[in-house]
Amino acid sequence: MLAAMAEPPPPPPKLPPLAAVRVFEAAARHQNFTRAGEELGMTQAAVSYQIRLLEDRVGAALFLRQPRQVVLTPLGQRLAGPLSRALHDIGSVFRAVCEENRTALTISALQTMAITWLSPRLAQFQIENPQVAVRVRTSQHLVDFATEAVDLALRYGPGGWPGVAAEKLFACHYAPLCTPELRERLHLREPADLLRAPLLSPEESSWRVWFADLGLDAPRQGGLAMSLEMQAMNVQAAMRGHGVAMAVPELFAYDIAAGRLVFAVEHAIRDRWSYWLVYPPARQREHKIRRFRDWILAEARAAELALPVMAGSKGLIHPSS
Amino acid sequence: MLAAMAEPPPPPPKLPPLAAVRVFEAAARHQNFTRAGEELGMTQAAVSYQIRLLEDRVGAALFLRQPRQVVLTPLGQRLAGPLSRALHDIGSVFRAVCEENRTALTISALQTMAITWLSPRLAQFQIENPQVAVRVRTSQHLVDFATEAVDLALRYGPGGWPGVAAEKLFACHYAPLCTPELRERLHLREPADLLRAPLLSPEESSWRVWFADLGLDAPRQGGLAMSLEMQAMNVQAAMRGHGVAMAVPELFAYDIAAGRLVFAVEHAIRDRWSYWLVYPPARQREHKIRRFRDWILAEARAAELALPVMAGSKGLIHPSS
DNA sequence: GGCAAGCATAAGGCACCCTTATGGCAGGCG
DNA sequence: CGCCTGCCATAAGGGTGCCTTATGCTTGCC
Repeated sequence: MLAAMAEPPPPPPKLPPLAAVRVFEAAARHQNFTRAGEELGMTQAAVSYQIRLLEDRVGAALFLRQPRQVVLTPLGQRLAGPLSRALHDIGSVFRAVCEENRTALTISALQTMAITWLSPRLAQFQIENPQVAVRVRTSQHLVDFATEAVDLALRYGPGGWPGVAAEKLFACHYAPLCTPELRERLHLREPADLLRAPLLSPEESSWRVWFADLGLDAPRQGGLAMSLEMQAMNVQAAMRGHGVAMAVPELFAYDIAAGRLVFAVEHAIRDRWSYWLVYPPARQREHKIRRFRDWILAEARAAELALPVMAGSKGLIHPSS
Repeated sequence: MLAAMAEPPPPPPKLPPLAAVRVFEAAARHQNFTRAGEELGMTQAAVSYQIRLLEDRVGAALFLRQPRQVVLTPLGQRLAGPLSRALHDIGSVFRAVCEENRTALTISALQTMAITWLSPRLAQFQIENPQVAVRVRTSQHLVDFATEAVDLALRYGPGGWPGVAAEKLFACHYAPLCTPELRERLHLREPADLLRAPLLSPEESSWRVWFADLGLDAPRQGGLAMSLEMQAMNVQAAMRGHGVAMAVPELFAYDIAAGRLVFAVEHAIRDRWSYWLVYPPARQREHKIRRFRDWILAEARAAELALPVMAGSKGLIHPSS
C-alpha cells in the first residue's frame, strides 16, 4: 500500500474492495449477516466488518439494521442486483474454464507420429473417454511447456531431458517394409534378396547401416539421414506396392497388423532414439494427464507386442554421441 | 480460514480469489505484468504472485511466458473477456451508486411541515442545485437514521436529542391568523376583539393559553392539544375566510408575506418546541448535507425575518416538563 | 422475565500479500 | 561479442488487513 500512499489524494480506485463485494452479495441474498457468514465460511463479525467497509467506501448505508433483520437500503438494492450478476458471471466463466481445463487435453506431436501412429488410436481413446476433448497440435520442434499451451507431448529423441517427466513409449527399430504382394512377387526371403529389390530412398543412411549390420554392401552408398516425413512418404509409396521402405515398424504397427505391410525380410536394426511421452512433472497427478498417460502407454505396449520380436538387434541408428 | 480448513476436502469456493481476478484482468489488458502493476499501484512481483495464484486455482497456465512478453493462453483468453466485462460492470454500478449517493438527498419531514413550509421553498433549492435530486419522505414519527434510509430530517420538538446533530431552524410561535378581508370585516384591532370572532377549533388548548397570556378568558375552555394536521386544516379554512386559526405563523410565512394571511391581532405566544434540522453527525462534512444545511438555515432565517418580530412572547406551549 | 436471534464492537493474532532484492533470459546495439 | 535493457520469476521478510473470539445490546417471543 505504500505506493498508493505516495500521493496525498490517493486516486480512488475505480473498483471497490472485491472481497467486500462478495460478502455484500451474499448478505444481500440472505438478508442476514449470520447466514451469509455461514455460506462464506466466516463469522458474522467478519461479515459485519466487510459490509461496514463497503458502506464506508460508498459513503452511505447499504443495509438498514432493524431489530431482528437487516434490509437493503434503496442504494443497497441498486447495488445488489448488478453485483450478484457480475459475481455470478465471474463464477460461471471460472467454472467453465476449470471444466475445460479439466477435460480438454492438448497434445503436441510430430506430424508423422500424429498421422501414422496417434490419430488411428486416438479414436478409441475418445470412445473410452468421451468427457475428454483431445486436441492434437503438430509441430516440428521440441515443445516447451512453459511457452506453449500444451498438456503433454510425444517426443522423439534420446530421452534424459531435464525438467520434464518422460516415459518411453517404445524403442524404435528400422526394418524394410513392403506389401505382402511385392514380397511374394520378388520372392524376398533373406536380406540379400533386397539387393535386387526396388528400395525407396536407397541413399538414406539407414539402408547402409541395415545392410552393414548384416555384412552386406548397400547397393548405393549415401550418408543422408532420413527425415521422418520422408519416411512416412516412403511407407505410403511402399504400401502402394512401389517398393521397399526402410522405416520404423512401430509407427506402422496398425498397417502391419492389418496385413497392408509386411517385413520384406526378417531383420531389424535398433534405433537408440525412442518415442517418449513427455509432460510437466508438476501435473503428473492430474486426472486427465494420468488418464491419457495410462492409455497411451498401454497402446504403445500393445503396438510393440503386435510386432515380431526385434530383440537382439543392435543400436546402430543415432549412436550415443 | 480456520473454518474453511475444518473439512478435509475444503469445498472449493465457487468464486476465485477476486483480488487475483482484478490483477489478472489488468495484466491481460496490458499483456504486461509490469504495466499492470503500475496501473494497480503495486509491483511487478505482486502481479506475478497473484497471477500464479489464479493459475494454481484454475490448474492451468493463463499466460505463456515468452522471452520479452507474456501472452494469454487460450484458457486465459476465455477468461479475460468475461472477467473484464464483469469487473467493468461492478465498477460501473459502484460509480453509479456513489454518484447517486453523492447527489440524491432524502429528507424526512412531517407531513404538515413538508407541505406548508418545505415544498414551496424546495423548488428554489432545486433550481440552485440542479445536480442534487431531492426526495422528500413524509412520516409522522421521529426518524431513526440507523433504521431509515434518510439523509436528514426536519424534526419538531424540544431539541437535545442524543446522537444526532440538530440545528434549530426557527422557534415556533402561536398566533391567530386569518385573511385580511376577515380582519377588516370584523374590525379586529386588539386581542379582545377575537372573543367575538369565529375561531377555528376554539377548544384547542393553544387558544386558551393565548387568551390567558393576555389575561382574557377564552370563549370555550378546552384542553385538547392541536395536532399539526388539524392546524394545517384550520389554516386552509382560515385562508378561505372561514374564520381565525391559531397556528404557527412561521410555517405560513409565505402566505403571510403574500398577503393571503395576516395576523388577526398582533399578539403571539411562544412555543418551547422548535423545528430542527437533524442529521447524523458523522455525515456533517458531506457536500450534499452541508449544501442543504446551509440553504435551509438561510431559508429559515429569511422566513423568520419576513415575520413581524414576535420577541418577548413567553413560552407557554410545551412548557419544559 | 428469561431466552433466542441477530448485529455491533473491541481486542488480538495470524496469514496473506506486498515489497525489496536478485537472477535469468532474450533481444538490441555498439 | 559483450554490455545493456526490458521483462518476468523467485526468495526472503515484514506489515497489516482481515478474521476469530468474546461480549454487549436490542428486540421479539414464550
